[in-house]
Amino acid sequence: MQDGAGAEAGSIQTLLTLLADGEEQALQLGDMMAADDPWSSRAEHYRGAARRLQCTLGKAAAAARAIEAAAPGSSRATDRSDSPRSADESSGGTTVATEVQERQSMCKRRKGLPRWTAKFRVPDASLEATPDDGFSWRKYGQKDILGAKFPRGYYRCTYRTAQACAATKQVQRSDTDLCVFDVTYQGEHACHQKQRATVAAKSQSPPPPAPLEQQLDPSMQLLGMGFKRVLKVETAGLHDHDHGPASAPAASFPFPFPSVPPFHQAGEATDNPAAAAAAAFSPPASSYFPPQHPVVVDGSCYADIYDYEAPGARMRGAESSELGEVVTRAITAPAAFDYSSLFHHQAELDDPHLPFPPFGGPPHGPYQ
DNA sequence: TGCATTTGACCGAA
DNA sequence: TTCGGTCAAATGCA
Repeated sequence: MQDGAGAEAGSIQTLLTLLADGEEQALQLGDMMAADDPWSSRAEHYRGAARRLQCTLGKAAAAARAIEAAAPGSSRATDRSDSPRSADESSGGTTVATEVQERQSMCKRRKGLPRWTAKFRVPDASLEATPDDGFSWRKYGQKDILGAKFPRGYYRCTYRTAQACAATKQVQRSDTDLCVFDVTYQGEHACHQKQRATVAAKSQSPPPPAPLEQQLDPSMQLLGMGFKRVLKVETAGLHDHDHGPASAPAASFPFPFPSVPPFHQAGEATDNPAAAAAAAFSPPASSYFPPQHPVVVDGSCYADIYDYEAPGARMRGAESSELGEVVTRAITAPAAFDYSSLFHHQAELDDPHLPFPPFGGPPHGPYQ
């Protein structure tokens, strides 16, 4: 408490170290994935994503240095208090909410369970829908969150008791952009339910029984389903993650990937085609930045960003977990972090009823 | 009747 | 002490 300034300086130094590590790891990530990937287009994509990630981390490091330089002794050390803030505050008017979100992302985490965050947008801010990610969820709670305009919904897998499935998710609408939802997934699905291809509107008829292809990766399933129309994919810079909501309303917005944990051993060789497919479509265990993917929202796909926080055993070290935390903050604090530069895509589908993201998306998405 | 949602209470980490 | 996360009884709906 009393050596707040020193602690702050220490935390900045730690942050700088972590960001530097992150830059290096981003490079390694790009190289690793490119090396592992037989498809040159995907390799190039990963390299590009890694480069953007590296760039963003570099910016974050620069920002941290600026904060450190601007507040040498500093009152920011007590920024949990009422002391005036500076530096990143200039980037937007949502600092209070941002800090709350940062705290929220820190609190009450179940240690040892993989946790990752999806941020996605819907085309219509008036939309009152719950995300349909292809799994069955049961809402078990709702909580007003301090500093948040909207309550947070708590969901667990429908088969929690029947099949001891520990998967849970939290859904919260963004304060600053009503079109944006933050979904935090925690735990792997241990149940046997197959991730179904989701439909844009829940009122539509349910998907057909799982065909053989659903024994493979969900994204492979999706590729095998009624995919009749040509896709148009817009990439970085064409549609900002935080801007330009589309207009098509939707009763629900599916994003079938996040519920499949990102911890397939992507680097492990396997003779099992299904496992191979899953591995190929999953980020490596060392990646906390799975490639962003499009999200189908009633026919349109919207950029999405994920953060993954894996158990220590799956990570490269303690600092990796901390780095994941940094990126979590980057994602949950858009006002203070240019997360849109991490990954960026948008795709649009000609078929407004197309029930799936065109590329499967992470953790399994070859989106090229 | 069974399942899902709502909501107030409780627990526990920070 | 605060507040996010979970529990479980009450309620709603098909």
